Amino acid sequence: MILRGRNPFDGKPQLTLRDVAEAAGVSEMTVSRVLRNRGDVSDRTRARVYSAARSLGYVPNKIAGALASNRVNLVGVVIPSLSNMVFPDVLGGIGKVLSETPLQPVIGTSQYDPETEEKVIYEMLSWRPSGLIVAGLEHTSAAQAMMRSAGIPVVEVMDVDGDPVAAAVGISHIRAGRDMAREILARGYRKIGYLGSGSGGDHRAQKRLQGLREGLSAAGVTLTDSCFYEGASGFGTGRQMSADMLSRHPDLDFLYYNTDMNAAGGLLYCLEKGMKIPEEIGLAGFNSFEVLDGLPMRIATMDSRRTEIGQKAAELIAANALSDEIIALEPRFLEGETVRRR
Amino acid sequence: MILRGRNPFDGKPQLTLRDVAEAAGVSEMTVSRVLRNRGDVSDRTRARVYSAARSLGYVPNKIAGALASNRVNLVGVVIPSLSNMVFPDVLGGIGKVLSETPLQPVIGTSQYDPETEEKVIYEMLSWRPSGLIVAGLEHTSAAQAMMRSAGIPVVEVMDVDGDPVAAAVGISHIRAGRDMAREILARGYRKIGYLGSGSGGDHRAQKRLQGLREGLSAAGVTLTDSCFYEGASGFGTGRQMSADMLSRHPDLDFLYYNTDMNAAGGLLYCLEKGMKIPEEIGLAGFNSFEVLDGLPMRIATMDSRRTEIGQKAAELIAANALSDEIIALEPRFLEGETVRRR
DNA sequence: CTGAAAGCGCTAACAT
DNA sequence: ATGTTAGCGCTTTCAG
Repeated sequence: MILRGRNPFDGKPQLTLRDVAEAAGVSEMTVSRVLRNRGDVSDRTRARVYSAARSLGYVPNKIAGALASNRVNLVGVVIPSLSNMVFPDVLGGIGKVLSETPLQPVIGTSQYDPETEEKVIYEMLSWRPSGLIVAGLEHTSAAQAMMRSAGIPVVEVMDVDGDPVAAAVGISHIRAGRDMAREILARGYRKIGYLGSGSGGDHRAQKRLQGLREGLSAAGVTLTDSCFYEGASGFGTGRQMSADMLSRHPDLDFLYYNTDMNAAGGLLYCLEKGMKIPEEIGLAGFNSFEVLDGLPMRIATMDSRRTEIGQKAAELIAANALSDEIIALEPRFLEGETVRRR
Repeated sequence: MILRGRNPFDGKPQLTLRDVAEAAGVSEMTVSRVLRNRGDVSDRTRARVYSAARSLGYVPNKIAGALASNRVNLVGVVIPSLSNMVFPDVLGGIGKVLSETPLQPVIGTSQYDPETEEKVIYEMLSWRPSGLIVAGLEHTSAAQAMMRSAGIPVVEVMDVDGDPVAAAVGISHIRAGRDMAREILARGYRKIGYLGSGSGGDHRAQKRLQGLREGLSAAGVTLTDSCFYEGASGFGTGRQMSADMLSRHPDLDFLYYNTDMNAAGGLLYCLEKGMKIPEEIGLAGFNSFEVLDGLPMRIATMDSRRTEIGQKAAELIAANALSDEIIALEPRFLEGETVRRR
């Protein structure tokens, strides 16, 4: 007889349907039906099964269930990081929609590294999820191939400037940059500095910068200065960058930041230096973070609509359509108090 | 013949080991060995298998593998929320340690609701993970029973004031409150207000408040006022609470917040009102958030050691010991600039 | 309404 | 170094 080796770490042998079936005096099949609320089972049997399952402390084995049914109620979500508040917000939108379905999100992070992302996507797909949501449009070609041939709904989120593998939900960051240029110019600012992230990994910030440049040059204006940081955004980063840039170019009349977090640091710096905001100098950020309501001034920003992006993406997955729809939400300018009124 | 019903949403039939085996002209078992780097396989065979697998675009089915091997390299992590930056930091610590093992974290959120938490734990356990990390010590008794009988390493994190199901890694929040009381009193403040979260769900903040009260009363001092909010922490919340409390008690000389986020709002408010910090009024928060470096003053706070907590918890899981060790890290007071120097 | 049989895709154990 | 066999725990299908 073959003795199956058990994992040496296994505590007790796993409780199976069979155990519950014996305890309740019915077949495994009946137990399975009761526990999944499938098919007709008499109330009496149902009650017996429930009480047997409960008193044994039975927890079904989803692994086995998934293998047998070829159905896995998981949705893979691959994002760069959890430290950047942008992504938890997207996850919030996804979770809200999925919580009304049998689907469950499973999160993986790529640390802004394409190779890591490829691995994470591979791991996710090897669990045969019901759908996949991936942040951004830039991936290794192997990752794109996997996404394309996964045979499940795939949605790329955050960005629509590029070539999605399948469906995409996001905003155009190029357009966000252009719109910001228009708002800045319309308010009479002309000497503009950009403060953003240096890592080529932040494609979306790069696109906003590109849009900004395009928008300015359409009006014959050139970006006066730009400055890039490595590492995390934050008040300290924003403060430092602002100080550096203003010492290089004391004549700047506008600072555009890649994110509100940095903009907040810049705002505090400028206020401390006694600069007149928004007359002397204007400031704007990106994302619209609620935690920051309560700064001395409301920062002009653009709503990146992350919660809605998460929701729409989850809806596409829940609809189980292998669509290649591209849903472009409009970035929304929020005037705040750090720019002159038009 | 039996035609197995496939999920109507299935695209193509799944690619199996058998397909790769045929393409490479070897047995399924050999393919399995190559793909898992197990056992001895000749270089020639290995190469053939790899190229077959790659050219077909084969992605192994972990569901089947897990069922057959009774091994699932997942670690369930259950936290209240991702919006509170505390938890992403813990996840960072967990991820860092697990990335050096074959284990992968899977995140679930409870939304600060014990019933939801119970469900999430149940779902997690039904995937038969290799370990479980749960935030906090307060759970439904059903959840505790599941954790106890899961037969896998279970670690409760963040808090050590209570009765863990098995292992625990965290700080004593009661002690954090007491230590803060001592620091406040040692600096000569006597009229102290507490500003915190009202939701009974935030057990750890409650414990800090309790510790604060104990620490004060040991010195014969009573908390002058306390105030609680519902909803999210943030600058606006901190500002509002501070304004309310100071209008009720203009004679307060210290404000202790449940989190640095709120403390930051309070700091900005007090500065705007022209109050002298730290002479006239002192401020302290909790957690030590790096993003906030760059505020006009560094807020006095206490390091909640979340990254280390995540790391230690992950180490316990990785060691695969069914231990009931309680690891209490020390909360560390960080003086900042919003309290008088001793 | 209930049960019996087959098998999901993979890996452990036992050959060779 | 490679192949063969049995079976993981569940669900699907078909038969009462």
